[in-house]
Amino acid sequence: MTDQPALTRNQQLVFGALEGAEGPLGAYRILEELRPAGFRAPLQVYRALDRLVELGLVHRIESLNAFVACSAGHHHGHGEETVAFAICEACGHVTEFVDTEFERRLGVWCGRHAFRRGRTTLEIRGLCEGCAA
Amino acid sequence: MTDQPALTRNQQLVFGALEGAEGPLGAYRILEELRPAGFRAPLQVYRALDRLVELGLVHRIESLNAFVACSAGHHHGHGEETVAFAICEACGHVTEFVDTEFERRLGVWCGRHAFRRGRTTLEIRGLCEGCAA
DNA sequence: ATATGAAGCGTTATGATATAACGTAAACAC
DNA sequence: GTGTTTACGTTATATCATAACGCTTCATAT
Repeated sequence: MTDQPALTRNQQLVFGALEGAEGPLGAYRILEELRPAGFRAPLQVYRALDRLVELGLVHRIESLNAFVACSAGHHHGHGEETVAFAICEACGHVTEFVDTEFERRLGVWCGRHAFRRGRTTLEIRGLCEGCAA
Repeated sequence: MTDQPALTRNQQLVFGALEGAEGPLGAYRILEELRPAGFRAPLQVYRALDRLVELGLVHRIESLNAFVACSAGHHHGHGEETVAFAICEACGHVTEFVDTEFERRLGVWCGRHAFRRGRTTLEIRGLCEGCAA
C-alpha cells in the first residue's frame, strides 16, 4: 500500500533496536546497543531516528526525550493526525492511540483561537492496568 | 485563598525572570539572567524551578525543554487538571488553557483502559493568529 | 560513459539540558 | 538546645543533541 523507500542499514539497525525494546529508548541507549554492530557516534543514531520519525515508523516521546517504534495497526502517513501516548511510570510501557474525538476537540479550540495547528504532543503519564493493581 | 508558603529568594528571582519574559525560557537562559543577582550554577535554577513547578506557579513545556510562568486566571492548585499549551513557532508566544471537554475525554480513555492517570502533557505547536496572517 | 546532484555516512568537536554528591546554614518542632 | 527538615553553594559529571567537515554511493540527465 504505502510505497515505503527501503531503509538503509543504519536505519534498519536503529528501528530493530526500538522494535526489540520493552519501552522507549534514549538515543545513547540505542548507541550502546548498536556498538557491537559497528556504531561509534551519536549522529549515526540521530540521523537514523530523524528519518524514521519522518517516515512515521518511530515516535519521539517529548516528556522522556526518548523514542519508540510505532505500534502497528495504524498508518498515520502524512503526519497530520495527533498520536497520543499513555506512559506507565512503573513498567515503562507505552500505549499509542489515536482518538478522533480529541482530534475534533483540538480543531474546535484552534478554530476559535485562529491558531494554525502543526504537530501536537499528547502524553499521559500514569500507571497501566497491571501496575496500578 | 490558597495559603501559599513564602518563596525563598532564589525562587522569587527565578519566578521573576519567567514573569518578565516574553515566552518560555530554558534553565541556562534563566541562569544567565540571574548572574548579576549572584547565581553561579545550574542547580540553583533547577532547584527553584522544581519547587515552582510543584507549587503550580510555573509550567514546564516538554517539547521545548523550557519553562513559563503560569498565566493568571486559574488556580489548578492540586496538580490534577491538565493544562494545555498552544505554542507559536514563529513568535514563541505560549497560550495556556484548560479545556474541560478534553479533560472529560481523557477520563473516558483512561477509564476504558484502566489507566491510572497522573500528569498529562498537551502541547500544540503551530502559528498564532497574528503570525499565521 | 560521465558529470552532477542528492542522500547517506563517519568522525571530531562542541553545545545544551539536567543531576549526583558533598558539606553548610537557616528554620522549625519539641 | 537538640534533632529534623529544607534550602543553599559548589564541584563534577551525566545525558541529550547538533555543527562542520569531507568522503562514498547511487540514480539519472546529458
